Amino acid sequence: MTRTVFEKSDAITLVAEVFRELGYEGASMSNITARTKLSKGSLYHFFPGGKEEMAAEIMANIDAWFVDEMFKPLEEDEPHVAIAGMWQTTDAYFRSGRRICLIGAFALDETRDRFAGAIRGYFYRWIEALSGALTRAGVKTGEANALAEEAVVGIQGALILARALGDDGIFGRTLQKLREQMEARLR
Amino acid sequence: MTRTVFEKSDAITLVAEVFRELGYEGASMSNITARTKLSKGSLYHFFPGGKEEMAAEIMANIDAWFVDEMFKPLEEDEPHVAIAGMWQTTDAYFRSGRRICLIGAFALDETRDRFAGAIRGYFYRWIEALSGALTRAGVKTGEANALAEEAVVGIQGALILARALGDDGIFGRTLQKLREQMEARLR
DNA sequence: GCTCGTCTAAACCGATCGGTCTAGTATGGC
DNA sequence: GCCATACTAGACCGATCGGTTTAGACGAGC
Repeated sequence: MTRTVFEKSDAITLVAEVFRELGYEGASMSNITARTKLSKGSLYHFFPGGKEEMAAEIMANIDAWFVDEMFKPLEEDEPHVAIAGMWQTTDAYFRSGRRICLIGAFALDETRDRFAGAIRGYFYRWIEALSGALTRAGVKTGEANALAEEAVVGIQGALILARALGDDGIFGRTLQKLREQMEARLR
Repeated sequence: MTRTVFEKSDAITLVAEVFRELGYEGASMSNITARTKLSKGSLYHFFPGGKEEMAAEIMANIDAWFVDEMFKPLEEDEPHVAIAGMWQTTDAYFRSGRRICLIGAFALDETRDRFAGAIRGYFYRWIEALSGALTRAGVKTGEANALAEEAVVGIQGALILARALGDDGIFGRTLQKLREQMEARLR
């Protein structure tokens, strides 16, 4: 019997991709084992709590990535630099719209109730961090909140339409437009 | 044995609400029978093709509603009136953000591949109809396309964030802002 | 008031679900 | 070299899945 050895971090990213493609309910254990090549034994070794624990760890993993790569820079770095970085990071992470936002997808179906706290926290912190950076860049609080909200709304909407239309261009166009609108308030 | 009699149109709207809450995979037949009070016998009488036929008919039903209530007015009526009507219809249909867009939700998971044509057509026609109305209202073609795209993107994004944050205000705020941005180009 | 077609109720079906368990294989510490 | 630990493979489990079937309730047409 030969065996392939995985690390838990590999397992998380592999399983995450399956959830991303099939959704929480659509990702059955047999789907997951087939696509990741991880056996049930491995999966339940890494995630004794089953699917729910997988999803929870995946969300925590995504959240941690965003905290490191986007939220902390927005909160700590020079705001103009951090905001410019956010647009790039966003485009790269979502692969110019070819990759969806798992947290956003979870928000839509009944998975939301299961992970309400994590979902809410992710979007809340994104908006807060961006709004804070805008404020530090000299935008008034109310306007900063509105701009930040508008940006995150636009990103999520563009991800839906990119998938729905099969249109590679719409995500980039939306990002570009949101960025211009935001920068117009920074001058 | 007593029995309750349903019409197919009732069945469609009842089942639609279950799909809206649970998603395509999350809506199991037992869920559907429990929530709609329709027995399996009734469901398979109305939809011999099972879940897939239910979803297809529901989408066709939603599409037809939007065509009548929004797309045709946008295509045929006086553009300023039709566009103003669109904002109201949108807010009413999505219950100020408390109701999600089923077509948008289907676009995110693997259900998309099953219904790609219907999903694509729905969003395509929405953007086209709105863009056409803007053009007739005097906006240049390129700008009209961009504005229409931006509006539909914003609506979808706001629906995600309204659910994710459990925030009743964000949908209305987004609609208001999109409307103001659009009207600024109409003067 | 009988009949026929429409519709409902629920038992039933094999397949698949999420999850458990056992029998291992590999590996690092001693 | 041996052992404890970490990990994997896949058979196996009861529950639930989507779907079928059978039996009967009901109203419309005559």
